[in-house]
Amino acid sequence: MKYFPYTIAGEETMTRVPETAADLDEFRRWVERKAIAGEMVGFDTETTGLDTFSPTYRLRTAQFGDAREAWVICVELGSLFAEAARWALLTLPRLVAHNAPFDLLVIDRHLGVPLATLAPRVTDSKIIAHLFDSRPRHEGGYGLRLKELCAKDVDPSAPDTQEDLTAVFRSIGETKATGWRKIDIHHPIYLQYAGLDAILVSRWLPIGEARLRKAGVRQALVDFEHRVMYVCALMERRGMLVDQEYVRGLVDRLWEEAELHASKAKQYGVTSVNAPKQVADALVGMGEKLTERTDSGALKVDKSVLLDLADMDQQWQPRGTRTPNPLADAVLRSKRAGKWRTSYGLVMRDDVDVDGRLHANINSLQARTARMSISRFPAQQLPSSDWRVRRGIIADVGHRIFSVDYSAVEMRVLAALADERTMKRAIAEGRDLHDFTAELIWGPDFTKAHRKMGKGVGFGKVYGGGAATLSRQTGAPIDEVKVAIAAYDRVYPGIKRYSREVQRKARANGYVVITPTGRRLPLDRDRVYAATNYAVQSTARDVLCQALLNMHDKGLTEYLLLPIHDECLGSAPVDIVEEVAREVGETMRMDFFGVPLDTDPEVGGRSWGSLYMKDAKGKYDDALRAREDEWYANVGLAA
DNA sequence: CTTCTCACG
DNA sequence: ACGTACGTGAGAAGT
Repeated sequence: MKYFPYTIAGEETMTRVPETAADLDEFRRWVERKAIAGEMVGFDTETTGLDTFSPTYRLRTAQFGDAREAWVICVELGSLFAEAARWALLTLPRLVAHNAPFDLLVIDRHLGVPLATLAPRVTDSKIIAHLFDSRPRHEGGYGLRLKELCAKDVDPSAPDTQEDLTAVFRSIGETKATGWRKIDIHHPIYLQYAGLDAILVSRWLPIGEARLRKAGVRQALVDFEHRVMYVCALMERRGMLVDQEYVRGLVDRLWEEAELHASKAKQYGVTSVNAPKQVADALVGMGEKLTERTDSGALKVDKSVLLDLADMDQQWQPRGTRTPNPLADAVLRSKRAGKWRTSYGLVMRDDVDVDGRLHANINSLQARTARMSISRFPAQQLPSSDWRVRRGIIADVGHRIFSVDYSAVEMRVLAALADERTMKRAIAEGRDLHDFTAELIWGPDFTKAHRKMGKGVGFGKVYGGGAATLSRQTGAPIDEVKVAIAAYDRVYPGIKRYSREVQRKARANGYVVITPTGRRLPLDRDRVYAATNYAVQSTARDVLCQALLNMHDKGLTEYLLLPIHDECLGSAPVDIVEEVAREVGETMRMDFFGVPLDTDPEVGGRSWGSLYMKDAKGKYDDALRAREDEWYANVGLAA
């Protein structure tokens, strides 16, 4: 046995690292005592990295700890150790881990303890922290990293184990990227810190939980988040199938496209299209007048500016209002192709498991508003105006893709929260809300421009924007916008009343918005206007999460691939996909404070891209689908 | 590490 | 007194 003493908050702690069978027996006796006492035990793993599903990935150690003592089980050393860790995970009744989905998925895949077995016994301390204060440290919150939480609540001098280990990696000639894989399993600092994390997480949890109770957050919300986390972990474990042949071709084509336009840009002296200063200087040199500036005062040459210079609208359609600037055009196209290649194409090509599946990290409770995020493949941010990137993700063999989204969920949630009678009536009657609004304000002879304005004002309400921003966004004169906002407030008085009220309550609560689910959303003092948006965005997120749990209860999780804010993407066998999509749509649909939240199921072909192959009018392009999607191509052959 | 840019809902 | 567009993840360049 190796021993590593360490003082935390003035108390001696001990990390033990078993080396022999007899040492492991001692560990098992400790586990049995914890099991009998029903005590919460801290849990953590050390692995070769973050790419849990890659072929060369390994679980190195599994750590267990209480406030005084930790055990580091070096799983890597052989089956005797792995079996001890496995047994402990099956035996301990209550565990706490920080960012539990990571460890749960590692254990599921590399130690053979299934998610379904372990997840119900695990508390995620990150969920506890987020439910009290969702802000990262740099936004004025407590922070959500274990180190930050412990520095505040346990021991300010507790080591930053991740950061300190990075220094150790450098000292042995490795980097942050390679160190976790290469460091010797017997390295004393590695073992010491592995144990400390288990001790720290078990020390922090009761403090975090006490604070949460004191703030009045219900246990039901804590349980809700843990179930959501579990369902998302199931989706992450399943992953999405990538069409590897297609993606390889896509990456090559995007590279050629990026290079072609980069070489055009070079003719105007721009050697790097991603260097804004070069682009700005060259454009000025060509006689263009650049007026917009960035926050730091530099000339702005973003997409919007360049599209103007290239004589295109925001949808890249020719406008015919000026002579297109060829450099602006080349920079736009090169940057877009380059970004799509690196951010999406290369990940789909290179980050798949042996079965060709991509497992994006689903962070079920992430944003300040509790919205989810998806990382290490930003699956929520793939281009939607062009099908080519999404075409890379395909349904399983013998499956078709489906997607179900909520119709105008944020406006409906706002109508419900605000109890806006007129708006609720329009929604209940199934009216197109923006038509209805335009008619209310401008009468039955309203124009398309009126509808657009009404829709814009609605967005302004959801986002907390004002007349100036809306005028800038829509291009409408500010006086017209002001008139429209005043009219909107007149016909929907409930919205303005609710906005004032939610801001007043937030101030009274110490700049915290409390949502109907009892969630606390910290508000910046100088941005109180964001309160309405926070309440709406967060409540809409909770609606989707409740739907996920309802779907799980109905056995639909096996068909789900991704949650995307107001939408669920899935894959189901061709013979039942229509039925599954309908069932998902029915399950997601719900009544929210008297407002129907309707859903719109859509079934595509083999690829996600098939749901985006539309013509200029927004109708599905059958010829394109038959050319580019395997399922529609086969349907065409059959016909 | 910060800034700028750009993809989404 | 006034008005404030919301929330993410990611890459490249520059410091």
